[in-house]
Amino acid sequence: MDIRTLCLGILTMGDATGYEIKKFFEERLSHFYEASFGSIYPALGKMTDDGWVRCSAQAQDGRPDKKVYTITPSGRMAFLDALGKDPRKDRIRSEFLAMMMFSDLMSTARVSSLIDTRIADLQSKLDEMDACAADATTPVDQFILGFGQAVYRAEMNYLQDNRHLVEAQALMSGRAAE
Amino acid sequence: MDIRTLCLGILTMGDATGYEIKKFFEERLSHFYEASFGSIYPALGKMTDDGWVRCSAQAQDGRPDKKVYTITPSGRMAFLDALGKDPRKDRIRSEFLAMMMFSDLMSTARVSSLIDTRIADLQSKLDEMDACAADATTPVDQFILGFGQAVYRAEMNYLQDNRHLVEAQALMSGRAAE
DNA sequence: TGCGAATTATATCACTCTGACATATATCGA
DNA sequence: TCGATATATGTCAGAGTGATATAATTCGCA
Repeated sequence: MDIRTLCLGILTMGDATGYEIKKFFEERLSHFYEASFGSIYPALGKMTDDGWVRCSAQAQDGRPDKKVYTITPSGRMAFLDALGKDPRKDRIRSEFLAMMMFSDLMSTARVSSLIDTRIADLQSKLDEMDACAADATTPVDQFILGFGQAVYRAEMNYLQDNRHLVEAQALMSGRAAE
Repeated sequence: MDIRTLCLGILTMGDATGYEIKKFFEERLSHFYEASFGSIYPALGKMTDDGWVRCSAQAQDGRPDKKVYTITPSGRMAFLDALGKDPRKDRIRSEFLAMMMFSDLMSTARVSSLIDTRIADLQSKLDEMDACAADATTPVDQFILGFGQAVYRAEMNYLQDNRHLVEAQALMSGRAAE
């Protein structure tokens, strides 16, 4: 399930422009999938060439043409086919945890500040999601949103309960490297 | 904190070859950071050019030379400098959740199978981590490991408690696309 | 009414990183 | 003995990011 295929899936839910697909990624998928314009626009171009989507350019005063993409029957088949393939394992990159590995090379103040920021970020994402909860009318949307909330809450609780493990570490900074 | 910098950090803990660094990623960081040979070897080469690491090649019978890398004082400074920069937000790609968005286009059996596999994968990772727990002697290692366990447990509990939200969905497959 | 910021909209590009492949040999279990 | 796994380094096509470019509109605020 690369970005190309996921864009195709989004188009099964209705016509959209590249810009609208980007907004969808940001507003609905941001807690488990991200995509930049640099991958969305080329993906739409490629799929147009492959006959999976059709593009109708709508001229607009001054602005660039608005290109509305529609999925074709062959694109729909390609997407159903993709749903038959098993998902690859999650790809995750947490620079925060990577830095925590080296908490004994940082001051306690620095470590605390990083954790405070992390907790604040998690809280603001949770607040955002709470606000979205009313919009999640279908069970599927609730499932997706709830998954993100469960994970973020677990992270936040863990940090609050265990931050002492890395904050205390700097006090032992005399240890020799092994 | 790109892969280059993280390799440098790993070398602050002791000399290592590219192969050993890869093993470290797999055994210790796999739940929050991944790196392939295709990024590790070029990273070591680049850092050698920059004077951040030194390389001592050790001839071996038959096999390619074993190249042991050592961090230099200037490399150590560069790493401490990197720890002063704020981490970027986590990058996450979950093809599993992406597919769940389209559970109404799959059969209930398919959805159930995907969730069963996901739960089994989470369980095997948790088992693996439980086995590692004895090796995590420092508070920092415990913090890192515990974080992963907390997140995986939260995911598993969520799936067990809420899978009905996506498994029931297929029963309503008569709905028209909006 | 006027000004800056945000939004709408498409696109390119250098760079990073992945995942598959190539190349060897040794060692371990069945 | 034979296949799988481990040791060990490396390349490369292709995917994707993040910054940048361009340009008009609309919104909030003073």
